[in-house]
Amino acid sequence: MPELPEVETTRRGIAPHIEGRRITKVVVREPRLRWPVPAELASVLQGTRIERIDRRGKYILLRTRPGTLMIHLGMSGSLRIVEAGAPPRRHDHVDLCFGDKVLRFHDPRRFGTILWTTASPDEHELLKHLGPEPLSDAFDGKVLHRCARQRRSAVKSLIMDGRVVVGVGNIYANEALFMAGIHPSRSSNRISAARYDMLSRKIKEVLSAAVAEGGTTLRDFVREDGKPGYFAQRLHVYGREGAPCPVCAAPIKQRRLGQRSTFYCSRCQR
DNA sequence: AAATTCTCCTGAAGGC
DNA sequence: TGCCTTCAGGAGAATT
Repeated sequence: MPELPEVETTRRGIAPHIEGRRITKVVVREPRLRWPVPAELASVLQGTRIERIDRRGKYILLRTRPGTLMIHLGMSGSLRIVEAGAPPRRHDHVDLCFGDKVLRFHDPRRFGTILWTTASPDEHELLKHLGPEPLSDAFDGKVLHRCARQRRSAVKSLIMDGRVVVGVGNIYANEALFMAGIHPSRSSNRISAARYDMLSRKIKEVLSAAVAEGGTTLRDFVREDGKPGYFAQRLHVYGREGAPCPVCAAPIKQRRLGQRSTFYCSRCQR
Protein backbone atom coordinates (compact mmCIF):
# COMPACT_ATOMS: atom_id res chain seq x y z
CA MET A 1 0.00 0.00 0.00
CA PRO A 2 1.86 3.02 -1.22
CA GLU A 3 2.33 5.81 1.27
CA LEU A 4 4.67 8.75 0.89
CA PRO A 5 7.91 6.74 1.11
CA GLU A 6 6.70 4.28 -1.48
CA VAL A 7 5.58 7.05 -3.80
CA GLU A 8 8.87 8.89 -3.34
CA THR A 9 10.77 5.66 -3.97
CA THR A 10 8.80 5.24 -7.17
CA ARG A 11 9.42 8.83 -8.23
CA ARG A 12 13.15 8.51 -7.70
CA GLY A 13 13.19 5.18 -9.45
CA ILE A 14 11.47 6.24 -12.64
CA ALA A 15 12.84 9.78 -12.95
CA PRO A 16 16.29 8.89 -14.36
CA HIS A 17 14.70 6.74 -17.05
CA ILE A 18 12.20 9.21 -18.42
CA GLU A 19 13.12 12.75 -17.38
CA GLY A 20 13.97 14.73 -20.48
CA ARG A 21 12.64 12.02 -22.77
CA ARG A 22 9.87 12.28 -25.29
CA ILE A 23 6.69 10.20 -25.24
CA THR A 24 6.44 8.20 -28.44
CA LYS A 25 3.20 6.39 -27.76
CA VAL A 26 0.47 6.02 -25.15
CA VAL A 27 -1.45 2.78 -24.66
CA VAL A 28 -4.55 2.67 -22.48
CA ARG A 29 -5.75 -0.91 -22.06
CA GLU A 30 -8.13 -0.20 -19.21
CA PRO A 31 -9.41 3.34 -18.66
CA ARG A 32 -11.63 2.43 -15.71
CA LEU A 33 -9.55 3.60 -12.78
CA ARG A 34 -10.91 5.56 -9.84
CA TRP A 35 -11.84 8.18 -12.38
CA PRO A 36 -11.75 7.39 -16.09
CA VAL A 37 -8.36 7.89 -17.72
CA PRO A 38 -8.87 10.97 -19.94
CA ALA A 39 -9.80 9.93 -23.44
CA GLU A 40 -7.57 12.63 -24.91
CA LEU A 41 -4.49 11.32 -23.10
CA ALA A 42 -2.81 9.82 -26.14
CA SER A 43 -3.34 12.84 -28.32
CA VAL A 44 -2.15 15.40 -25.75
CA LEU A 45 0.91 13.42 -24.66
CA GLN A 46 2.12 12.14 -28.01
CA GLY A 47 5.46 13.74 -28.76
CA THR A 48 5.70 15.73 -25.53
CA ARG A 49 8.82 15.70 -23.40
CA ILE A 50 8.86 14.92 -19.66
CA GLU A 51 10.53 18.01 -18.25
CA ARG A 52 10.51 17.00 -14.60
CA ILE A 53 8.94 14.55 -12.20
CA ASP A 54 7.66 15.98 -8.94
CA ARG A 55 5.65 14.67 -6.06
CA ARG A 56 2.93 16.38 -4.06
CA GLY A 57 1.66 14.24 -1.22
CA LYS A 58 1.08 10.86 -2.79
CA TYR A 59 0.62 12.27 -6.28
CA ILE A 60 3.38 11.81 -8.82
CA LEU A 61 3.47 14.75 -11.21
CA LEU A 62 4.88 14.25 -14.69
CA ARG A 63 5.44 17.76 -15.94
CA THR A 64 5.40 18.49 -19.64
CA ARG A 65 5.24 21.74 -21.58
CA PRO A 66 1.49 21.57 -22.31
CA GLY A 67 0.43 20.26 -18.90
CA THR A 68 0.91 17.85 -16.03
CA LEU A 69 0.01 14.19 -15.72
CA MET A 70 -1.09 13.48 -12.17
CA ILE A 71 -0.68 9.87 -11.08
CA HIS A 72 -1.90 8.42 -7.79
CA LEU A 73 -1.16 4.79 -6.98
CA GLY A 74 -4.19 4.32 -4.75
CA MET A 75 -4.03 1.10 -2.79
CA SER A 76 -2.41 -1.35 -5.13
CA GLY A 77 -0.90 0.71 -7.92
CA SER A 78 2.69 0.60 -9.10
CA LEU A 79 4.80 2.13 -11.86
CA ARG A 80 7.58 0.16 -13.45
CA ILE A 81 10.09 0.72 -16.20
CA VAL A 82 10.09 -2.15 -18.68
CA GLU A 83 11.64 -2.77 -22.08
CA ALA A 84 9.54 -1.90 -25.10
CA GLY A 85 7.81 -5.01 -26.32
CA ALA A 86 7.57 -6.63 -22.88
CA PRO A 87 4.20 -8.38 -22.88
CA PRO A 88 1.67 -6.76 -20.53
CA ARG A 89 0.57 -8.75 -17.51
CA ARG A 90 -2.90 -8.78 -16.05
CA HIS A 91 -3.80 -5.34 -14.62
CA ASP A 92 -1.15 -3.48 -16.63
CA HIS A 93 -3.57 -0.71 -17.53
CA VAL A 94 -1.53 2.09 -19.09
CA ASP A 95 1.80 2.39 -20.91
CA LEU A 96 3.74 5.57 -21.63
CA CYS A 97 6.27 4.59 -24.26
CA PHE A 98 9.66 6.31 -24.62
CA GLY A 99 11.23 4.57 -27.56
CA ASP A 100 12.97 1.53 -26.07
CA LYS A 101 11.60 2.08 -22.55
CA VAL A 102 8.06 1.93 -21.24
CA LEU A 103 6.59 3.39 -18.07
CA ARG A 104 3.91 0.87 -17.14
CA PHE A 105 1.05 1.52 -14.71
CA HIS A 106 -0.17 -1.60 -12.94
CA ASP A 107 -3.09 -1.62 -10.50
CA PRO A 108 -5.15 -4.71 -9.61
CA ARG A 109 -7.70 -2.86 -7.49
CA ARG A 110 -7.93 0.14 -9.79
CA PHE A 111 -8.11 2.63 -6.89
CA GLY A 112 -5.37 4.57 -8.63
CA THR A 113 -5.72 7.74 -10.67
CA ILE A 114 -4.29 9.11 -13.89
CA LEU A 115 -5.44 12.64 -14.62
CA TRP A 116 -4.34 15.40 -16.94
CA THR A 117 -4.33 19.09 -16.12
CA THR A 118 -3.17 22.05 -18.15
CA ALA A 119 -3.37 24.41 -15.18
CA SER A 120 -0.81 24.63 -12.40
CA PRO A 121 -1.28 21.38 -10.49
CA ASP A 122 -1.26 23.26 -7.19
CA GLU A 123 -4.52 24.82 -8.30
CA HIS A 124 -6.06 21.48 -9.12
CA GLU A 125 -9.10 20.59 -7.05
CA LEU A 126 -7.42 17.45 -5.72
CA LEU A 127 -4.24 19.22 -4.64
CA LYS A 128 -5.16 22.72 -3.59
CA HIS A 129 -6.55 21.79 -0.19
CA LEU A 130 -3.64 19.58 0.76
CA GLY A 131 -1.65 20.29 3.90
CA PRO A 132 2.13 20.75 4.04
CA GLU A 133 4.70 18.18 3.02
CA PRO A 134 5.73 16.30 6.15
CA LEU A 135 9.43 16.40 5.33
CA SER A 136 9.42 20.15 4.71
CA ASP A 137 10.01 22.95 7.20
CA ALA A 138 6.40 23.99 6.69
CA PHE A 139 5.39 21.03 8.82
CA ASP A 140 6.07 21.02 12.56
CA GLY A 141 4.44 20.52 15.93
CA LYS A 142 2.84 23.95 15.76
CA VAL A 143 0.94 22.96 12.63
CA LEU A 144 -0.41 19.88 14.36
CA HIS A 145 -1.23 21.71 17.55
CA ARG A 146 -3.12 24.41 15.67
CA CYS A 147 -5.11 21.90 13.62
CA ALA A 148 -5.87 19.91 16.77
CA ARG A 149 -7.47 22.76 18.66
CA GLN A 150 -11.12 22.20 17.95
CA ARG A 151 -10.93 18.56 17.12
CA ARG A 152 -12.13 15.94 19.47
CA SER A 153 -11.48 13.03 17.14
CA ALA A 154 -8.60 10.60 17.56
CA VAL A 155 -5.09 11.89 16.96
CA LYS A 156 -4.50 9.07 14.50
CA SER A 157 -7.26 10.42 12.27
CA LEU A 158 -5.73 13.89 12.59
CA ILE A 159 -2.32 12.92 11.25
CA MET A 160 -3.89 10.83 8.47
CA ASP A 161 -5.97 13.79 7.29
CA GLY A 162 -4.42 15.13 4.10
CA ARG A 163 -5.62 18.65 4.87
CA VAL A 164 -3.45 18.62 8.01
CA VAL A 165 -0.35 16.96 6.58
CA VAL A 166 0.03 14.86 3.45
CA GLY A 167 1.54 11.45 2.98
CA VAL A 168 0.95 9.86 6.38
CA GLY A 169 -0.99 6.68 5.70
CA ASN A 170 -1.98 3.89 8.01
CA ILE A 171 1.36 2.16 8.39
CA TYR A 172 3.41 5.21 9.27
CA ALA A 173 0.67 6.77 11.38
CA ASN A 174 0.81 3.69 13.60
CA GLU A 175 4.59 3.77 13.70
CA ALA A 176 4.94 7.49 14.42
CA LEU A 177 2.44 7.34 17.27
CA PHE A 178 4.30 4.44 18.80
CA MET A 179 7.61 6.25 18.50
CA ALA A 180 6.09 9.34 20.10
CA GLY A 181 4.46 7.34 22.90
CA ILE A 182 1.00 8.67 22.10
CA HIS A 183 -2.11 6.48 22.20
CA PRO A 184 -3.76 6.44 18.76
CA SER A 185 -7.26 7.09 20.05
CA ARG A 186 -6.36 9.98 22.31
CA SER A 187 -8.43 13.08 21.54
CA SER A 188 -6.56 15.52 19.35
CA ASN A 189 -7.42 18.46 21.59
CA ARG A 190 -6.06 16.76 24.69
CA ILE A 191 -2.42 16.60 23.61
CA SER A 192 0.14 19.20 24.61
CA ALA A 193 2.14 21.35 22.23
CA ALA A 194 5.30 19.63 23.45
CA ARG A 195 3.92 16.22 22.55
CA TYR A 196 2.85 17.46 19.11
CA ASP A 197 6.38 18.70 18.66
CA MET A 198 7.62 15.20 19.43
CA LEU A 199 5.00 13.64 17.15
CA SER A 200 5.90 15.85 14.21
CA ARG A 201 9.55 14.92 14.63
CA LYS A 202 8.73 11.22 14.78
CA ILE A 203 6.62 11.51 11.62
CA LYS A 204 9.59 13.07 9.84
CA GLU A 205 11.91 10.45 11.27
CA VAL A 206 9.87 7.41 10.26
CA LEU A 207 9.11 8.75 6.78
CA SER A 208 12.75 9.67 6.11
CA ALA A 209 13.95 6.29 7.32
CA ALA A 210 11.41 4.50 5.15
CA VAL A 211 12.42 6.53 2.09
CA ALA A 212 16.04 5.61 2.79
CA GLU A 213 15.10 1.92 2.86
CA GLY A 214 13.14 2.08 -0.38
CA GLY A 215 9.75 1.95 1.29
CA THR A 216 7.80 -0.80 2.95
CA THR A 217 6.77 -3.77 0.87
CA LEU A 218 3.50 -5.21 2.08
CA ARG A 219 1.24 -7.06 -0.28
CA ASP A 220 1.20 -4.97 -3.41
CA PHE A 221 4.08 -2.53 -3.36
CA VAL A 222 7.07 -3.12 -5.60
CA ARG A 223 9.64 -0.60 -6.69
CA GLU A 224 10.04 0.57 -10.24
CA ASP A 225 12.61 -2.18 -10.80
CA GLY A 226 10.31 -4.81 -9.31
CA LYS A 227 12.35 -5.18 -6.14
CA PRO A 228 10.83 -4.92 -2.68
CA GLY A 229 11.44 -2.14 -0.17
CA TYR A 230 13.00 -3.19 3.08
CA PHE A 231 11.37 -1.00 5.67
CA ALA A 232 8.99 -3.79 6.74
CA GLN A 233 11.87 -5.13 8.84
CA ARG A 234 11.90 -1.89 10.81
CA LEU A 235 8.23 -1.76 11.75
CA HIS A 236 7.67 -1.63 15.52
CA VAL A 237 3.93 -2.21 15.74
CA TYR A 238 2.24 -2.34 12.34
CA GLY A 239 0.99 -5.84 11.58
CA ARG A 240 2.49 -7.21 14.81
CA GLU A 241 -0.57 -7.94 16.92
CA GLY A 242 0.33 -10.14 19.88
CA ALA A 243 4.07 -9.76 19.32
CA PRO A 244 6.09 -8.27 22.18
CA CYS A 245 6.50 -4.50 22.22
CA PRO A 246 10.11 -3.79 21.25
CA VAL A 247 10.40 -1.44 24.23
CA CYS A 248 8.52 -3.08 27.12
CA ALA A 249 7.62 -6.56 25.77
CA ALA A 250 3.92 -6.15 26.48
CA PRO A 251 1.86 -7.69 23.66
CA ILE A 252 1.02 -5.32 20.81
CA LYS A 253 -2.69 -4.69 20.55
CA GLN A 254 -4.84 -4.28 17.49
CA ARG A 255 -8.18 -2.56 17.17
CA ARG A 256 -10.15 -0.76 14.50
CA LEU A 257 -10.22 2.99 14.58
CA GLY A 258 -11.94 4.93 11.83
CA GLN A 259 -12.19 1.82 9.61
CA ARG A 260 -8.45 1.27 9.85
CA SER A 261 -6.38 -1.37 11.56
CA THR A 262 -4.61 0.25 14.44
CA PHE A 263 -1.65 -1.23 16.28
CA TYR A 264 -0.22 0.06 19.52
CA CYS A 265 1.35 -0.76 22.85
CA SER A 266 -1.05 0.05 25.67
CA ARG A 267 1.83 0.39 28.12
CA CYS A 268 4.09 2.66 26.12
CA GLN A 269 1.41 4.76 24.47
CA ARG A 270 -0.83 7.00 26.55
C1' DA B 1 -19.17 22.03 10.38
C1' DA B 2 -17.00 18.04 12.20
C1' DA B 3 -17.19 13.27 12.30
C1' DT B 4 -18.53 9.04 10.59
C1' DT B 5 -19.83 5.89 6.95
C1' DC B 6 -19.91 4.51 2.23
C1' DT B 7 -17.72 3.50 -2.05
C1' DC B 8 -14.70 1.98 -5.69
C1' DC B 9 -11.90 -3.05 -6.60
C1' DT B 10 -9.30 -7.56 -6.56
C1' DG B 11 -6.49 -10.99 -4.39
C1' DA B 12 -5.11 -13.35 -0.39
C1' DA B 13 -6.36 -15.90 3.43
C1' DG B 14 -9.33 -18.41 6.45
C1' DG B 15 -13.35 -21.47 7.47
C1' DC B 16 -15.99 -25.42 6.53
C1' DT C 1 -10.23 -29.44 -3.60
C1' DG C 2 -13.44 -25.84 -3.80
C1' DC C 3 -16.59 -22.48 -2.64
C1' DC C 4 -17.86 -18.88 0.33
C1' DT C 5 -16.81 -14.99 3.45
C1' DT C 6 -13.78 -11.63 5.30
C1' DC C 7 -10.24 -8.37 5.14
C1' DA C 8 -6.84 -5.07 3.36
C1' DG C 9 -7.14 0.10 2.45
C1' DG C 10 -6.41 5.86 -0.16
C1' DA C 11 -9.31 9.20 -0.04
C1' DG C 12 -13.24 11.60 -2.16
C1' DA C 13 -18.29 11.50 -1.69
C1' DA C 14 -22.20 11.00 0.90
C1' DT C 15 -24.46 11.08 5.11
C1' DT C 16 -25.31 12.10 9.92
